[in-house]
Amino acid sequence: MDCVPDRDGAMRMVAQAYELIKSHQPRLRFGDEQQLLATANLAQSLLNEALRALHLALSVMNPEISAAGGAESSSRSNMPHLLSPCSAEGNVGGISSQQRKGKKRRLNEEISWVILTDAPHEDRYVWRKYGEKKINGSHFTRNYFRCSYKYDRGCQATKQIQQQSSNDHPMFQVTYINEHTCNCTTNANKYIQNDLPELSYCNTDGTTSQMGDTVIKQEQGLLSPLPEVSTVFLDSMACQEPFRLSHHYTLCPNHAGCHMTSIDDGASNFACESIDGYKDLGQMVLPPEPLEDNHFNDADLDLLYNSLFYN
DNA sequence: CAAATTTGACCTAG
DNA sequence: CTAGGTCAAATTTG
Repeated sequence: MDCVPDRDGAMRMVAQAYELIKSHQPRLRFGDEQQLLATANLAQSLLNEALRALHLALSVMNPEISAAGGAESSSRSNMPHLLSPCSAEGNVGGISSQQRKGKKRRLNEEISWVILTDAPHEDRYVWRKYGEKKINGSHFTRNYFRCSYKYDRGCQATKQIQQQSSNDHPMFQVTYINEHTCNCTTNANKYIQNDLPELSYCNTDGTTSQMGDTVIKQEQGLLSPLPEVSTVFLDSMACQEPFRLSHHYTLCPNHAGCHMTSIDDGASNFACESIDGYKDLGQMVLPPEPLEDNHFNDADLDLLYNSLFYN
């Protein structure tokens, strides 16, 4: 099933990538080692956004690019997509039925997205483990987490972590289901690379833990697959509303430009092939609020932007 | 002792 | 019937 982008969607995507890069470019600084890593991550994220936006724009301008799929885009739909931070209707399905014990697995319509990461515990929310399951076809168990504020604040966000490999650098598939409605994010989402030393987790008791903690008792973290800058690859069946998260997406922050060959399939068929030579750079860097100044020499981007919007 | 985790049972879509 | 998502009692941890 091909995902043919519409013009409005492409325009908005380009605009969003444009604004994103424009606003965060000043943060691309190369100071100490920590700053360098953070900057590399941010740069990678921004580059991904730009590439995806441009690809989409090109697809609209020349539908053959999209239709053919092309060698470089593989046989699968790797049409990129932005996750929206504003899909508030995360709670699909009533809570009443969910109160029942052993509620059946989520519905297809539920909001979910998947990331492949080597740091599955690192996002900006506080999680409580509620289950573990041996999954058919996988050597590893799947762990189930819910938001720690599920009962306090009725937050329906959950996530599943499944290890994908057992080598020296194990990767984990993390599936996020439903968006947080608890407003329980830590300071981390305000984090910029300059603040690295101050990164901390926000524990349930209000205390904080430094980033260096090796043993993570809870699923606490600082770096999220933030929709605004995440490397998100759209599932081929989910191309409807460009800036809306309403189906299964694939988010792959640690593999710039990788192709997902399967989505949310219970991990057994999940694959990610890097096409750009990037190695895992660890976690993504969340951009803070936009800065006012802009150091971009962005004539080319302006040109593209204007041509898309004002022609 | 409260909070978090573990784990077997329960539930239900396919 | 099976697989997988969730519950909740038991256990562990801090």
